[in-house]
Amino acid sequence: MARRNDHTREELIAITLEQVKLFLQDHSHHELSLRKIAGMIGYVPSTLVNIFGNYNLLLLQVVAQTLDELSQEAQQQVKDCQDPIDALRQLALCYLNFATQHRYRWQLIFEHTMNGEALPEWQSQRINNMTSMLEMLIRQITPNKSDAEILATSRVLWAGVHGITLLSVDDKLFTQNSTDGTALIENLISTYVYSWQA
Amino acid sequence: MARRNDHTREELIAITLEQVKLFLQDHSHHELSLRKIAGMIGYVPSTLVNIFGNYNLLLLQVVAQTLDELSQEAQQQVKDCQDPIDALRQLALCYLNFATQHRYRWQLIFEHTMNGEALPEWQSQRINNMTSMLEMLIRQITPNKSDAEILATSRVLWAGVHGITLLSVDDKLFTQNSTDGTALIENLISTYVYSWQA
DNA sequence: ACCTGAACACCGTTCAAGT
DNA sequence: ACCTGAACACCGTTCAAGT
Repeated sequence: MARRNDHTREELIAITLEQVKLFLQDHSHHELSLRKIAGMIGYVPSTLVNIFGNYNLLLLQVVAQTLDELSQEAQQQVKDCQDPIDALRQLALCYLNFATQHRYRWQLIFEHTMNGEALPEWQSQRINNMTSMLEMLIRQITPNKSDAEILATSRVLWAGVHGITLLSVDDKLFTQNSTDGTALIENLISTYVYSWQA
Repeated sequence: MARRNDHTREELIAITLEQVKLFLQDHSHHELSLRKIAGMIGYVPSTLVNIFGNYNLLLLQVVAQTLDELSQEAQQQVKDCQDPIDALRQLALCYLNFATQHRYRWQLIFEHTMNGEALPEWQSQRINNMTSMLEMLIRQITPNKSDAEILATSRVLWAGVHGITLLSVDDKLFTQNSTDGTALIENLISTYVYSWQA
């Protein structure tokens, strides 16, 4: 077959990511493959390898886009709040809602592994941006705490919210009674806020 | 090749699970395959399919064994404690330690999916046994709380411990500074215990 | 009846051959 | 120089053919 010049390299990247995003609205990434993606956009697998390096890096781009979306929504939520405690609550709920709405894309973030390769710098940066938002809020709420205390607390809260979201999205360890994630997050945040105010 | 009668069906199951367990001491389940397992034990892939049904169910057996081990260690820890608050702390730390020590087997528990097939009854049972331990302890500590409150709290605590363990085992979202999981768990439990005592 | 070799329909990656 | 068809080394599952 002759070379295809229907799309530029940049267009191909956009088309591919858009198509994967669409697919992940209804299907798990476990059902996806490089060959299927290639078929979906009317190209050949080696073209995608040419553009993205390998399948892993293609998926990493999808993860990056997802993190950007989540980050943007989170910043929006926090900006609209006067009270930092409100902001904390909204941030946590935003996380849960995003995961609920984009279930398979959210799962991909955590199930995607680099298979031994190092995580690129631009990805680490993206992650640090998200965690620092949380630290900033906690610092505002409890200005007397040390940096170490704030770091520890922010991680516990994040781990808690993440854990609750995990349960909520694919209630793996709770077969009986479906859990209301929102109530659990309220429980977690309230308990911490209470301990700060005492 | 002629039929092999070197091992009975039961022996084959034991040999297989033992071999996988050994492999997962040093390698992720992503590096594993049905064909590799077959090779490791000197049999052919279709033999394993014959015995376990399919690859998914083989892995589920490994998960089941892992849950049993964890459950046993947890019960041991709780039994040795007089104070239910101590027991709660020990239970959480036991979970973290188990995951740290059996990293890849623990990851398999949560990354293993049934791919649409229903989770067998014997597996759900195993899971309910674990969560009820936690609920029992919380009921002992806060006897005045309603069943619904106890259920909610136990799930938040479990989600928190699970989330912290996740971070600790493959610090996915925290690239800078490695976290001390033990300290984070102390933080979580202490905060909740404090809120109960007030 | 029980077990398995060979075939099947996939997979990601490579690279020589074409334009 | 750029792109890709075909080949490669895998994968889990099936089932006819052997014992």
